[in-house]
Amino acid sequence: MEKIPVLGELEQEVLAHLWKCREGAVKSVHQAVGKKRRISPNTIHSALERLRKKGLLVREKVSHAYVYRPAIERSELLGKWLNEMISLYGGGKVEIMVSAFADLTRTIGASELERLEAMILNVEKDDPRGDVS
Amino acid sequence: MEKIPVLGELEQEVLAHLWKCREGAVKSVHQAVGKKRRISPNTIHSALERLRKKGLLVREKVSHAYVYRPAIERSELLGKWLNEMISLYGGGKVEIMVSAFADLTRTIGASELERLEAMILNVEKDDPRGDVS
DNA sequence: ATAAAAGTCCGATTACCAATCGGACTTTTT
DNA sequence: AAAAAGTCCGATTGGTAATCGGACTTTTAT
Repeated sequence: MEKIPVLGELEQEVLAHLWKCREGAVKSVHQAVGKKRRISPNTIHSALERLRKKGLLVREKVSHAYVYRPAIERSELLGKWLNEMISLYGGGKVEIMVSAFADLTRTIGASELERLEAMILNVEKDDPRGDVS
Repeated sequence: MEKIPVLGELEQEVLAHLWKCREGAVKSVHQAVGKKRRISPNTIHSALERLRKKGLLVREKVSHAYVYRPAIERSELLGKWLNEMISLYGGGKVEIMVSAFADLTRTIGASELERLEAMILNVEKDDPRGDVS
């Protein structure tokens, strides 16, 4: 299991932006998340490159500029984090998860939790594990 | 929602130890997690104090030595982390969780997942939120 | 084709914080 | 009242995120 990198504040925001917009160049990302912070485009570039080195982004040259896009899905990264967190702080015990979810109820609401649970059932039956990488 | 602190390697191990043993002084924690690393008791002390400043431990003077114990339950912290991760990386969408759980299947195994799902059902019905603190 | 503009890359710099220890200080124990 | 055990307080080291300036490269406009 590969090590999951810790992300800084700016990195988080940049990654979130790209998950939302699917892709972006230094310029557009700077417009979206850099402007309000009053930082230079170079700072955005650095964050993008750091994310790329961490394997979370890929880029592609379009005309003269690079376009960055997420290398992995939100859900994939979230899943990895869940794994890590559970083994680290849950001691690998599934029981711990339950209490955590109890806590979660407050946030997402009981009805949402119900939906979640229904979906989990589906995943179990279905498990469309199609990534033959 | 308070900020959840990031923990270093040693801090993680120390906290995990205290969750397991319920409490410990510098000396005992050093025995348990410090010895194998060949670090001085002082290093353990620093980690304990850092954890205390982060609000994860409390201490109490017993005779002349301090005894540290977790300030919050494993499950509570894990729950908070889940919340944070979901809002940060899941965009608040419950659907994202499902895919994350799909990933989880690989780790905990389908049968464990089944147990988990059963427990979630229980929590929903029951929700024995007895912590009247 | 060549100058200006736009974009990219490569270090510094700053800032923060975990991990580590040495030494001073305090309290117990004998 | 020594000696031992424990605690506290910096100082140091090491890693890394955030930030920028300046050099370099590629486009674009004339």
